[in-house]
Amino acid sequence: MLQQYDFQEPHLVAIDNVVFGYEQGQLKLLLFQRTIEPSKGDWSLVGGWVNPDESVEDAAYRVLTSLTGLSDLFMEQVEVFSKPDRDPGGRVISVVFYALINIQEHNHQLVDHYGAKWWPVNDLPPLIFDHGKMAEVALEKLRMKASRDLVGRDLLPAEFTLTQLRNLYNCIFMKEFDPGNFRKKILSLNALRRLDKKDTSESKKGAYYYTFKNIETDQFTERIINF
Amino acid sequence: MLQQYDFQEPHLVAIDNVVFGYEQGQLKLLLFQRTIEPSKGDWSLVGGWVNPDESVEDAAYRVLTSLTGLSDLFMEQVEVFSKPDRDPGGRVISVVFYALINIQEHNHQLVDHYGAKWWPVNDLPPLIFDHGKMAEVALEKLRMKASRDLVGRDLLPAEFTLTQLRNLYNCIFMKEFDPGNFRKKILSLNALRRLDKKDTSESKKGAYYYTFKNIETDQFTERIINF
DNA sequence: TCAAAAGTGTTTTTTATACACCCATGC
DNA sequence: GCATGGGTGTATAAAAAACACTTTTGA
Repeated sequence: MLQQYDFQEPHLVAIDNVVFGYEQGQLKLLLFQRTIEPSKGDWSLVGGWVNPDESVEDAAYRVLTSLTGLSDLFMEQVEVFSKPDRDPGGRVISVVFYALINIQEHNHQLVDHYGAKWWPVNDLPPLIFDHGKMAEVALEKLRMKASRDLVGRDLLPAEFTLTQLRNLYNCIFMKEFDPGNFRKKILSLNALRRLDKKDTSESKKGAYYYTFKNIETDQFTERIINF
Repeated sequence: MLQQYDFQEPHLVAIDNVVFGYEQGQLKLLLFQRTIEPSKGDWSLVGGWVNPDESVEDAAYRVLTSLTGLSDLFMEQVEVFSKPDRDPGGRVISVVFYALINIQEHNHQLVDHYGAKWWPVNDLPPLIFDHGKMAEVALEKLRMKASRDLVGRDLLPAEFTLTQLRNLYNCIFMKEFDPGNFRKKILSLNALRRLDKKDTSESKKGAYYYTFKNIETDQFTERIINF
């Protein structure tokens, strides 16, 4: 079926990144404000073009590392958005990715320089084109991921408390997990190491800090969260 | 970020369909044999180009309906494959879909005319390019789907037995489900209607035929199969 | 009559959920 | 001393898994 390469109409192909971060107990998205019409003032995801010599993964990674100054980002493909009229500026096929990044560790100057801003996922501004839908589908995908693997390594500081991790999961699934049951479930996965330090900023008693074990134990075959 | 549309290098964009069918108790894939070098004799998925005025979904649907003579196909996006060197014939970005079709109902003459053939998923011939990986990922996606919704409406005949449905699930998950437990689980979903007819071809006693209820009860919020 | 699939029921195990209760400590 | 989040334990409910057993009938 795939013949006559030369006579085919080529397409503009872009990537859009749904960039998740976690800050002040909130799950957030990194957005850019549009400075030109149409949709001036509306916000957009972190996008870019796909070059001829790179895969869409490469493109998504390139765009995001150059923006945040981070390497070793966790990214995953979400879906292709390709309605012919989705972008008023022309026919552009966009491959959407989501990324999990540590807000504390990324390059704030760089992000500020581009006029980007972090927005709480449950209080997003109007987004251009189909970017709202993209963010929605990406969050669904993140839920899938978090229900099978323990996410947090890329979102939380290296040392975190179980309450912080639970709050992250609360945000992702938009529900309150029972503190005792969550603790039992997570610790039973044997993927965290308890440190001999305590965080006393959130409670009088203080909560133990944990880290992810170095081994790739965040890949589980069984489900960890039902939803 | 998405500026200067005019100066961007466009890409050839194709779709590839991983077409699942179910026949003689086996989960099968519809494949084409390549008649030209390179990789002559190897088999490929059902692919096609994306036209300027259509979405990738439209393209995938168009290619598959024109091949099988069927409409109302169930299709779902799998993933984009875009390594620059994935296709020796040139730089082609391919969006993969999987489809579930009823082998009995499709147009055999049409499929035969194109030299297509159904292959058991666990005994596939060598596939061209990255099509083997595509099939693999598509099966994973189908498992995801089948673990949340009751698949079978598009794969089985309109009237089927619970043993047939169980065997389909056995094929998809490549494990043996317990007959009693599977029956209980499926019937508890309340998505099937038992007919007053029996299929006596597979057993002496005969098994009741079932149909899917007309209402869209094959969308469940909870999980039906754990894996 | 007996092998084999269909169908039902029961037991056991596992997992999830709800929630009681003690701990530590800054205020 | 008490309110607050941290942490542990327990009782209950629900779900999954294992499996016993009965039915039916063609060969």
